[in-house]
Amino acid sequence: MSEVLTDSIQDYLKAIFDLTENGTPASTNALARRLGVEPASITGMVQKLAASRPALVEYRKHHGVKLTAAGKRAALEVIRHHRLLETWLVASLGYSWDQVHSEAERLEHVISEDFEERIAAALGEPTRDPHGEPIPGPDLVMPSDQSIPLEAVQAGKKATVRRVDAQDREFLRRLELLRLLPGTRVAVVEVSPVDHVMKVRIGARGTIAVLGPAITGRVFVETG
Amino acid sequence: MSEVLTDSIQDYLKAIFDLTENGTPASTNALARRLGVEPASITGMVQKLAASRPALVEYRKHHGVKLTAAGKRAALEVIRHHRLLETWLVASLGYSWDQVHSEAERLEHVISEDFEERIAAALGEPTRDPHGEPIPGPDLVMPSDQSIPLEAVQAGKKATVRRVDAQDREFLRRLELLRLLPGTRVAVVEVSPVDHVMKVRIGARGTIAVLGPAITGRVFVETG
DNA sequence: TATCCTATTTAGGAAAACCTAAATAATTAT
DNA sequence: ATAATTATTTAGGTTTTCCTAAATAGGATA
Repeated sequence: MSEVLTDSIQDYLKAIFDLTENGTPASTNALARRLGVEPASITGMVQKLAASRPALVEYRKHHGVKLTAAGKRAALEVIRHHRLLETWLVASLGYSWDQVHSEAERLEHVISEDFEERIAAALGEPTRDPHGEPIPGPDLVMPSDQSIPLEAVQAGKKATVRRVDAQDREFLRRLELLRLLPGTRVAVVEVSPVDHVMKVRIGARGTIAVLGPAITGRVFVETG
Repeated sequence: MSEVLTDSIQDYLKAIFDLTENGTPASTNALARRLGVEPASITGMVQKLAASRPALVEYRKHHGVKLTAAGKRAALEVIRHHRLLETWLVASLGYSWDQVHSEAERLEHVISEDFEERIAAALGEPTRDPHGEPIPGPDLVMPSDQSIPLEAVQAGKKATVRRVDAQDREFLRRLELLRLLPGTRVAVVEVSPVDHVMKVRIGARGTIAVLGPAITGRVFVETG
């Protein structure tokens, strides 16, 4: 029962959670890129996490890593902190959605369970953060999300933006200018078969924008 | 220009600030007690802080340590964070005054200047925290505080509670029960010359309480 | 002043989380 | 299938902040 989840360990678990959502194990390199450290550091940490009791990850040399049940629980706890904090920074302190990520990134490791409960209650137990990402409940169950990348929507179909990739501020500011926000209705007017650039109507009868894969791959929608 | 103020360094600076408020340098032992580490660890850290450029402390072997101007500035910045956070946890999240210390203790190291400004503005640039401690302004100037320990007040005199020592929760809960809170009027009815126990009227025409030095030494008042 | 006790410092180490360089394994191309 | 390339691991360091045990300095006492 080591039970010491350092900030760094929490970051690793969160990153592994994200990279394994598609079901496949996360590679050393992908983790290194995500966490901004050298691959050698990943190997070391991952070996430690696999050796800890209870083990937080399952690891096979050269074959990547995935979370155990205990690791997943710990990851969801951090993700809950992060997304609640983002929601609350926007709702209570007037942050814009492109400013909250880095602040939440630091706060998530230090807030108490008491703090978590207080902001969750103050916000009315929200299930989505400002980027539309689902927030795990107090029971750590992740709300279901059926959204697919906008790029996977066929020409002629309509959809609603559900969530967007929140990693970088520049990207979020562009979405804001485009009015491509969670909740917005979109209609795919045309898809270029060559470079997969999309012509999309944004809003009920809003403007038409031409969007490349850098955007359509990171905006997730529900069709219908 | 090292300019890396780790959490630990910030804690040291804050502790040194507190222990040198009376003008005398802080001893290795006093710091060790305050920070909950061994005296040997203090020596090591203090040597490092004195050697850093710019030096954060002034240090003479066996004669204690005090802050340089740069060290004081850094300490005040952390104290501002801490006290703003305490004020804001009470005002916005419904914490009681005995719950805020440990939460603020962790948050103070990770909030951004932006966060600091936002809560200060939301609170209307407060100058006192929930324990009555002065909050350094945005310019890092500490509001003046003329308060003296209640134990120094003569029999027959009246005073107003200005601030209380906020270190331990048990103590704060007792003060709450006694209604001995910042802003409360008190009148010293009688002082036992032997053990210095005081008979004090708490509130305009409130109850009389008998208080030992464990309390009267940690409650600060302004007479008149 | 010589001794004793306490405060402080020195010396040597440990744990965490990173790094670089070199070695090895896996995958891809020829 | 072999060679070339890429991914991953191992080995050996570094930094930060703490520790314990042993040495020394300062101040108090007799």
